[in-house]
Amino acid sequence: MALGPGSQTHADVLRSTIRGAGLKVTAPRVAVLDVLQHAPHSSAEQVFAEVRKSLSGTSAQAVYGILAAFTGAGLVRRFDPPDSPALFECRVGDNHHHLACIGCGLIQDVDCVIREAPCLTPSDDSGFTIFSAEVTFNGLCRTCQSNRAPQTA
Amino acid sequence: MALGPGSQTHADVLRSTIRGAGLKVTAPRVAVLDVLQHAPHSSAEQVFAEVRKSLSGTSAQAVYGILAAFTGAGLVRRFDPPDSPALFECRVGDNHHHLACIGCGLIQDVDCVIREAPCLTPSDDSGFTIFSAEVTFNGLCRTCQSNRAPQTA
DNA sequence: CAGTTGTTTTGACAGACTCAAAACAACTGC
DNA sequence: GCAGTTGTTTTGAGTCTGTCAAAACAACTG
Repeated sequence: MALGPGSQTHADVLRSTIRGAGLKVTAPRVAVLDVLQHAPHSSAEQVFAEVRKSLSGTSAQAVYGILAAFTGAGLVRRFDPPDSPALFECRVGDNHHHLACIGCGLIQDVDCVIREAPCLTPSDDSGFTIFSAEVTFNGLCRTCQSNRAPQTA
Repeated sequence: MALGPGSQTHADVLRSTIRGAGLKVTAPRVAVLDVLQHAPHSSAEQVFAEVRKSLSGTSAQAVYGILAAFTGAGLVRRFDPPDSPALFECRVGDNHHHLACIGCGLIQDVDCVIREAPCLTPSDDSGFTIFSAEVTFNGLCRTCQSNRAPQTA
């Protein structure tokens, strides 16, 4: 890839994404965003471990702070599956949902059939102003199904 | 209320509910189920505090164990809102969803318009066998809206 | 009423996350 | 470029939620 003077590296894109959200651009922030793009559904600790591979001086608290800042700025989405620490991903604003495997904890994205706002309009909002909806399907993934199927005793 | 020999007290109903789920009936279990019926969306600690009012000898670990047993038996439903410990409720199997207030943490039940399985059928289940769906709407409750509205600066 | 089985207590412990203050780095204007 | 301001990161301690294991105990069976 010949990168001419006008072209942007991947890191440049990350930087402008961060700045575009009104946040200062720092090395750990770029690293966190990069990790999240390559490994969605990561826990804070997983992000931390990945970031340390390139930026060994980064602290765990920095990662928590960055994830909180990104979540607040709408750059990443956080969700709390049962029996798991909070997970983070940067697919945001496209209204997709999650399949969670009860057996192995695998998380998979699913697009909603109704593209816009699925059950985003509850029958009775009780005066709430809804900002976002989190839809999580609990089930068993293909692998866990075959592992458990034999136990039909 | 004249309770004749054939009638059931509330405690009797609780006991047969527990036994019906294949679990042994014990005082702390009855108490936990009772608390959950009167105060849905309770955290483990809230349940523990309530239970101790009537059964002062009960331990926190017992409550955790009971909640886990009830959840496994399908008697109660557990869900994990962001920025909050896990909550428990005994409305189960009626496919209702939750409104969560970002401001004050208030949780409110909502019935789904589509009565059976709302987004319970994702567009692509990726080979998963779906057991249940958790739908959480994040927003601001009426009270928090009026508290924040003035800050239009 | 005794035996078996499962529950609860007790106490230690681990994981996820937060708080506060000092050291530090990014963006502003000069 | 360079200093100043503002916000970020580090460091270190600490909190909260929830887990594990073994012994004491209570509920259901016959």
